[in-house]
Amino acid sequence: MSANSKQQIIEAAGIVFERFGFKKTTMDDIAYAAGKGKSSLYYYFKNKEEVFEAVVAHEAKQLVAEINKAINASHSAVDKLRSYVNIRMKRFVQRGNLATALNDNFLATFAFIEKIRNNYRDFEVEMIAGIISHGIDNKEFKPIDANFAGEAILTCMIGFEVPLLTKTHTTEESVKKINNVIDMFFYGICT
Amino acid sequence: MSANSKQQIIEAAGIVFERFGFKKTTMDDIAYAAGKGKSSLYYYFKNKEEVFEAVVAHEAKQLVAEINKAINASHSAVDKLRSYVNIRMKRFVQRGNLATALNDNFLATFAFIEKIRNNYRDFEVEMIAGIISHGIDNKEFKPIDANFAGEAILTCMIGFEVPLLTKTHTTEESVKKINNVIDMFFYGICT
DNA sequence: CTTTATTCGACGAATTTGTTCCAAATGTAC
DNA sequence: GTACATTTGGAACAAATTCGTCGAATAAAG
Repeated sequence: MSANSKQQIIEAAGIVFERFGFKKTTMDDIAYAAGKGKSSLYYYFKNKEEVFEAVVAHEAKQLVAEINKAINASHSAVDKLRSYVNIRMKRFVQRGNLATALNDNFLATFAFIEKIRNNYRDFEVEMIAGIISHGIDNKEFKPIDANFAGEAILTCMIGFEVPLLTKTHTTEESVKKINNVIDMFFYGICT
Repeated sequence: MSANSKQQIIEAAGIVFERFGFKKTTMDDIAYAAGKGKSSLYYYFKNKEEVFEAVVAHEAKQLVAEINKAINASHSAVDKLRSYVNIRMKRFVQRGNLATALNDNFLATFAFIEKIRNNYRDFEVEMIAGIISHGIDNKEFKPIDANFAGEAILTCMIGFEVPLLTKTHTTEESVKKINNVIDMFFYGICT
């Protein structure tokens, strides 16, 4: 099981999925993009859904790495949280399969997408809650329930995704609006 | 036969074709985008290919209108030719179904695409040749064979499409390079 | 050479898709 | 209202596409 070939397939699949979406992408498309025969894919993956999950996991990993880097670069919890929101929303507007999987109504019926969606949501709440906890230890934030606040902020971000997708706003406008909401959170949270 | 409904279908189909390409677009996709039942499409069009032809014809018409407007706004043949090339290439990089139909290898095998391609090529040669003829009458250009020169310039533009699609250049860079080539034509043509 | 890892062509079964047919709905003129 | 033409979409079906499997071919490793 060459990790090389597997990664090659995942990256090729990522490009094709991003272009055509899950349903319209065929295993042949992926195989052709990866420069392999179709049946070779089944040596590495059980089925199409598993390929998609791997692609999403790979993108999520990249996103997490990017976010962690930005978080570690900021010292205050306020800056960490701001970095988190900015990177997350920026990545969201330029789509990618993770964002698509989390939103596309076309995929909404698939059970395996529900799994991804829920897993990732829990993970995000943990990330945000972690930052908030740090801010509480720091005395930057009041001693609120970090998990509850994390859920609130995430829900708020998700609420912003819909107008982002309808494209009535530009990316910059949206980022500005989101930061305004974040500021409101801060003024309510900061000591 | 409501021209309204037909136009509505053509515009909806244009969006879907542009996103997914000819093959991956289903009649259901088009019908859904147009807010109609699938079989209603067959009241207005014989089959999927005819819908696509109508979309391309519609886009070509728009492109021609845009080009004519720009050509009429310029007085010298030099400016007319420059406008023509600029608009054509700008439209090409932002794609659309006409550009896709003229280039997508995936469609290359279809006979009906060959028809569109050839028809439109002849039309473009005529357009360019017309401008050159005007320039010859104007004494802006030497008394060369307008049709032959038109073919040469078109072929030159088509040669530029490939690097445009590989995206190693930005649009602006490409326009600059193309204008350089046009200048070379002028210096060889102008009296 | 033997064994293990990897690739691919060919195939069957299940699904999707293009297209047709016909009845229902809608509009239009009397 | 009736009579008529226009427009729509549900159901059905054949053809094409697609997923996933199997076994054989090829390459790599020991």
